Formats: sequence, structure tokens, C-alpha cells
Amino acid sequence: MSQKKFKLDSREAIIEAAFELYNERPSASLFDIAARAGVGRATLHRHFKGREDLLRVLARQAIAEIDEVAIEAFKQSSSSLDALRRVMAVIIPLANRQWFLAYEAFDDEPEISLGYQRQLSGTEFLIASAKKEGDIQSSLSDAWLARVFDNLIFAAWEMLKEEKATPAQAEQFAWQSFCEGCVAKVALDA
Amino acid sequence: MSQKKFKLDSREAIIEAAFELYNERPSASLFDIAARAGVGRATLHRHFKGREDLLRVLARQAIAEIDEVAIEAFKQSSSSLDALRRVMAVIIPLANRQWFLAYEAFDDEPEISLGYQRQLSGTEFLIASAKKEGDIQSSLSDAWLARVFDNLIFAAWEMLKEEKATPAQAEQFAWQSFCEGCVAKVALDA
DNA sequence: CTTGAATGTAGCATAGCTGTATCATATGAT
DNA sequence: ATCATATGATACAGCTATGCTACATTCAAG
Repeated sequence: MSQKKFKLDSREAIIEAAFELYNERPSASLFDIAARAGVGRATLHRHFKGREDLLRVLARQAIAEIDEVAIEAFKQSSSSLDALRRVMAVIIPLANRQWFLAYEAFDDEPEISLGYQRQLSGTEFLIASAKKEGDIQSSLSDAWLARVFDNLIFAAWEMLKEEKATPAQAEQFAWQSFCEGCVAKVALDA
Repeated sequence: MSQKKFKLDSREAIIEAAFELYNERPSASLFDIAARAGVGRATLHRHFKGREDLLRVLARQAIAEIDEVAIEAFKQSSSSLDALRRVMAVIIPLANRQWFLAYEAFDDEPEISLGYQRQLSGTEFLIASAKKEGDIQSSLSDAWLARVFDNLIFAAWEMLKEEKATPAQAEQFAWQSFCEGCVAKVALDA
């Protein structure tokens, strides 16, 4: 009655279970999370002071994960528009770790609030840069385009979640929609 | 110490308060809702058996409201693409009554589940029709385009909520993005 | 004025979640 | 074998939300 039995890092198992469960059901209890992680509730409390502490850890880890892949994607990019495409592609598979946190408030955690702000500003900056480079010619504001960018990532993640598309398909759908919208026929990008 | 004092239909006040509060904070308690409505918690329980009953009423009303404006918009439309534009325009101002319900489950309420399903199918149908009429030439699937449609409505509603755009602006942003995406320069529609 | 309906305030019991502590057990290192 | 550590199970108290009830109050209709 045991595969792992002991010591395969309960802390990471709890974090992973929390990411999964909070996305399925934001109202999940700490007991539910412990059960999903295959540990006792007491063990969860040994690793985390409480729900707030756990959420802080999740938020910091999510920000760090996004930062890591986004920076790597940015480094490999040949232009701002290319950077947007690469960033979208690497964030979509991670979206399931990110979105439930959008509904949590971390007013007393400047590190976390600033982390979100920084990531949103990063998207707006890339869009503004792509406009300057002539690759984006839309008359819409950077703030709106950044919001569309985020929501297309969300839409792609939903498709993945419901298994209505493969990761490669979801990326392509979202990027094509971002570039040409839903009416046009011809794909633009490379 | 009283503007309305008595009898201005507590039931409707509760429903309105619930729409507002659940969108601000999905974890709001029945006490919070009663307070927002300006009634006592006991009065809420006199009108609704409990939270689940209240949510059912909200969901049914939201579906009915969307149906009403969408059907009216459809009647006035000159084409399927025009219908999509009109439907988007009338749904955006109502989105604040709708979106919190997307995170609730009504597994044992076929009337509500089917209502959502029907509305989603309606969008897909309009998109498929617009394709047949030649107004939408995208190679993307109807299901994906419908999802983009919904998420653009959500993005527009967020802009309204944060007061970063007027209703007219938000509609225009969302429709322009739906038609031409974020890269193109020239607006297409009428 | 009287009456009835709707309401507000208050109270109470229950259930679930949470935080903490205790104790026994299993694991791995020495 | 021994020991420190991590864990599971359990218990306990505190808190909040909830569902319900009782009683007084207010308004409107008669």
C-alpha cells in the first residue's frame, strides 16, 4: 500500500498538489491539498505556517518559473515580435500554474505584487518595441494589446485543459489569432 | 437613517447585491450579500433557501438576460458577422453579471448547464455562418474562434471594470481585435 | 385603530476549516 | 542497536459561515 512511502520530498509534493487543486477548485481546503499530495495534514502544517504562507510560496515559485522561461525565450528572439511569439509559446504550458493566482490578493507582499506588475509591464514593453520596429502597426493601445495577449494565452490553456488541442496546436491558434484576428484568412508569421 | 426603508423589493436588491459582490469576491458570505443589499441576513434566508438556491437564481437570470439582448441583437443584424458584432456589443456591459458564474458548477442543474451550452453553441453557429457567408475566412476552427470571442469580451469587461475605457471604447477594442488581430493596421469592419 | 405581512435584531446549534499539540511509528544515518 | 528526523494519525479548541427560530418593529391595507 505504498509506492513512495517516505521521504520523496513532501514539500514539493504539497506544492505540486496545491498548484493542481487550486486551479481545479480555488476553495480547496488544506486537507484536500494534503490528501492530493499523499501526505497528512499535519505534514503540510509542518512545511507551511498556513494557507497564506502556502499561497506566498506558490506565487513566488510561479513568478520565478515564468521569469525563467520568458527570459530564456527573450534571449533567443530575433525581434520584439519574435520575442512575443516565443514568450507566448513557453507560457502557455505553464498557465495552469499561474491563473488561479490572479484571483488572490497579495497586498502585503510587495515582492509578489511587483513581480506581477513587472511581468505585465514586460509584455507591454515588448508590444511597444514591436510597434517601434514596425512589426505591429495596430492602432490599439499597448495596454489593450497586452491584455489580449494574456487572454489568448488563457484561451489556449483552456483548450489544453479540455484536451481539445495539443500544445503545438494551442500555441499556433493563439499566435495566429493574435496576429491576424479571427476574420482574416492568410497567416502572417513564420 | 433610511433612504428606502421598507419594501422596495428586497428580493431584487439581494439578487443585485449578489451579482455585484460575487464578482468582486466570489467567497463573499451571505451576510456580506445581505449587508450590501441593505437587508438582514434572515430576510435573505426567507427569499432563498441558501447559497446554492441563490446561485441557481442568479445563473438562470444571467442566462435569461444574455438571451434577451443577444436575440434582440440578432434580429437587427444584417449578416452573421454583423450579428457577432452586435452580440459582442450588448454582452460586454452585461459581462459583470456573467463571469463569476463561469467558475461555479451546476452539475445537477441541466437547465443551467444546457443554457451555457446553448449560448456557446450560438456563438459557434454564428461564426460558422459568417464563414459560409464569406465574411470570416480564418483557417481557425469555429470552437477556437468562439473561445477567442468570449475571451475578448472578458478582456473588454476587465477594461471597463478598471475604468481604463468607456463602454464604447471597450467594444471597439474587442471587435477590432477580433477582426484584425493585434498586428494589422487597418480596421476592416463597418 | 386594527390587522397582517414583511422585516430587523438577536440568539443558538451545527458543520467545516484551521492552527496547534501529542504520540506512536517508520526511515535513514551512525 | 541507537538515535534524530520526518511522518501519520488523532485530538482539541477557535473561528466563521450557515440554517433556523423567536420576538419586536414597521409599514400598508382595511
